[in-house]
Amino acid sequence: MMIKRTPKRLKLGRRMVSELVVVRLILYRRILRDLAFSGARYVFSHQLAALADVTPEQLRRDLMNVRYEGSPTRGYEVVVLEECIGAFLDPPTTQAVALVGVGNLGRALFAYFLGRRPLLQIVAAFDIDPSKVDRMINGCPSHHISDARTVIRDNGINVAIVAVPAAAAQSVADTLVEAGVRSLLNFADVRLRLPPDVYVEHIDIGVTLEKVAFFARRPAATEKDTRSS
Amino acid sequence: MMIKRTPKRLKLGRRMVSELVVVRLILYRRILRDLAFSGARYVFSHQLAALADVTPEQLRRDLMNVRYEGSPTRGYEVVVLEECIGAFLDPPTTQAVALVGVGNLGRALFAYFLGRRPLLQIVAAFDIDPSKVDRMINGCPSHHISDARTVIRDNGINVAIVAVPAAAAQSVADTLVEAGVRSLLNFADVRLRLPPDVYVEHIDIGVTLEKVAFFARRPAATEKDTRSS
DNA sequence: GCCTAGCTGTGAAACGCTTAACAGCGTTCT
DNA sequence: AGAACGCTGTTAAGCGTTTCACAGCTAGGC
Repeated sequence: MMIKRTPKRLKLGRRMVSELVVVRLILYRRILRDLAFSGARYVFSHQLAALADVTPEQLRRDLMNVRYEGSPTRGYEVVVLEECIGAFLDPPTTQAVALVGVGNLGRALFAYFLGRRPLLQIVAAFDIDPSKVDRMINGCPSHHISDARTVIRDNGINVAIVAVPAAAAQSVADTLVEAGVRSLLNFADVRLRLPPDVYVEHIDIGVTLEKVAFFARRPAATEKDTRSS
Repeated sequence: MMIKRTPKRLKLGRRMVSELVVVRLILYRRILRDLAFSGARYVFSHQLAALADVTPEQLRRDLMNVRYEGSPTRGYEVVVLEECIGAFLDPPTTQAVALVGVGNLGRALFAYFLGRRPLLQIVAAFDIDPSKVDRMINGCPSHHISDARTVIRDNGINVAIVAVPAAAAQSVADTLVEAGVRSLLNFADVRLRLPPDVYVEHIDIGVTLEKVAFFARRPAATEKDTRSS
């Protein structure tokens, strides 16, 4: 059984955009929002790049995907650039998100999305624990997992977050995909096997912490940081 | 002000190992543990690769970093391979971890580490909320953040998890690094600015969810999956 | 009004990672 | 026993991303 991996790339509009570019554009936009909030009107590529922790060249290259050109003398107009990135990234309409698993992590995610990201809203929560369902959690109704298919179909939800124990993750994911979810974010430490047209992003906290611990033991930084002028 | 980025690579023993390889090795080991638990004695590269969602070639290439060779006819011996990866990844002794921020996310992380990962243990928690400190949380003492420096130094902690609001993250991180933390995992949606010899891993849930939502809208999978004998 | 300075946008080189291709070898079947 | 098969370890090619380098431009100084 051979499986060719997805090229992790997407043709949007008329360009091919790498996944890495999308992530960085999202990050740039968030930083631009903060800048706008703190009153900045213009920003240079090296300033924005420093805040995003990338090189100025990479920032400029990423911005080539967006229809906006900065001024050589003033830099980029903060608000305009933010809007242009938004025009590139944002959906035409608000996107509904489902959350499966109302444990500690699920509640943390709710808290996370309070207020911000109006275009991305958690509109339904699911759990298998009877004591957690048929209630409102942060203004969002929680259902039993067995109602997932109906609720997801009726609300046109196509993005889901999986925050359930590893043992349950695969079957939950299967249910979600069957109900119409096209893209999901998985916190369970299992690699999900799903149809190739479904986009899956894994946040594997266990692996990540092991990685961090591993790199805490590195001999020394083979680093060459120049602090000048 | 120019800043050269870290090469994200590490010389361990006598080899250069990419960050990506480390992550995959960690993942392989976890899968091997599960396999061993379910009674498997041998595994072929294409089986393990399928479980890890990588190509068999990449798996074999990754294993070149580990001192173990499989048999052409039986494949890899599950337990032995697991141990060899462990010998490569694991610290000589248990590594102590600090957790800052005992909110929903912090508690979720505690639950996450209950029982497993004996070599990686959260031995101290910190918060700024007086109602959360000077108690035991899952068998781990929680202190006020102002005691962080002392506790971290006394326990020889060099890995930390930051799970505090974005506004507080930078100052918390500065304190941790000053106390001797060499590597940290940050959940706050701010890019931390730290000395170059400190390893920082960002888990930016907001950005990640936006990315997932973005890729939910892709036109179609330009996928070529072959299902054959 | 011209010249300098500094930033942007972008083609081209460089780098690192992944994928392909193949030699070696142990097992099994004839 | 000899041959054939299938998997491993490894070298070489391919590909994508990052970095370098520079042309173009706009404001400001002389």
